[in-house]
Amino acid sequence: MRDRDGDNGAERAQEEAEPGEAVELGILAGHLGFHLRLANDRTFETFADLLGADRLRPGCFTMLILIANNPGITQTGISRACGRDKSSVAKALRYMEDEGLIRRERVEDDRRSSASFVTPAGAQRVERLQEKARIQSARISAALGEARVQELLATLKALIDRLS
Amino acid sequence: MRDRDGDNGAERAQEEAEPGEAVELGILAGHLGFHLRLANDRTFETFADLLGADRLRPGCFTMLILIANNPGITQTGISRACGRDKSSVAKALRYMEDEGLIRRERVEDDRRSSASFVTPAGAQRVERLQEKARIQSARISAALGEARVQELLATLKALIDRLS
DNA sequence: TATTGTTATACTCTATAACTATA
DNA sequence: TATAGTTATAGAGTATAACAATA
Repeated sequence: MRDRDGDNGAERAQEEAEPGEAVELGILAGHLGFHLRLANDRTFETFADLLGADRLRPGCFTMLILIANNPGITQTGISRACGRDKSSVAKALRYMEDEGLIRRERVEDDRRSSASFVTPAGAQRVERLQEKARIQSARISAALGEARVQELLATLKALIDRLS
Repeated sequence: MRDRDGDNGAERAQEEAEPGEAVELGILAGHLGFHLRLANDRTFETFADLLGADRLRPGCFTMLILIANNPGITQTGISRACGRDKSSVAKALRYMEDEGLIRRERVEDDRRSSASFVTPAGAQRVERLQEKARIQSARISAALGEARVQELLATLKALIDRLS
């Protein structure tokens, strides 16, 4: 069923694939990208629900945590770490600046660069986000078991590193 | 330029995080969502490069394979299987119909529903897509090892099933 | 009343390209 | 010339809501 099955589920489904019936995934069953997207969607949704009012626009969560952990990080540094274009970073940072979560300063040594820092309000938000992230982690561990979660993380990191 | 200096980290970053330095990920290092997104981005990009001229709009790849494997599947069925709203499905199907990859027929038993089928041109495209998907799988297996890929797939499926 | 599919619309995230100011 | 950041713009991808046809 792995290959060239353009018509192997055919006769059965030729009439009609009814709701509730098992759908034949074909090559998708072994296609990593398909499952990565579904898993990504699912974890994103459940985390967004958990965050509730603390929710930030998606890219912002990552960027805010990065700034909290790397005070003075430049926008180019953020761009590299989160895999988004500098223009996307600029837009997200301006939003967080307007929200009072971060502040930016020109770097003295190189006045082209700007350094980002969390404000006290931003630090409080980071605290709450991290607490919610711990809850999310606990849920995932409950679903998969801690060992499997660690294995999953390690495998994803290897994939990110090695896939060119 | 792209190497890391090795030491630095938090105390170093307290002043300023310079480009090229290792970035402190903090809680992101163990945050599954962060790594899922990066892995998803990476596999998507490499697969898109591989597809080249055969590339379809992202949602369409999944939907076309589903239709090939489930001839006559309804739009609601596709919607459920790929986790997208029926309006998104309708838009994607119209696009693929315009491209000559699929055709749609009203279902006789329930004239509200429409059944989708791949055209001969669609079937050819599916063949090429599946061939490229096999190449992508081989690359991923080369990067991680076949056993680890299977383990990863199984874990992602478990996560999708169990995370509420 | 409920469901299937369509359409109009809007929103979010993102990148490209052109720009400035520094280096 | 090259780099950091900004801005305007465009484009994917998606969902919401109102709708028509059908059940």
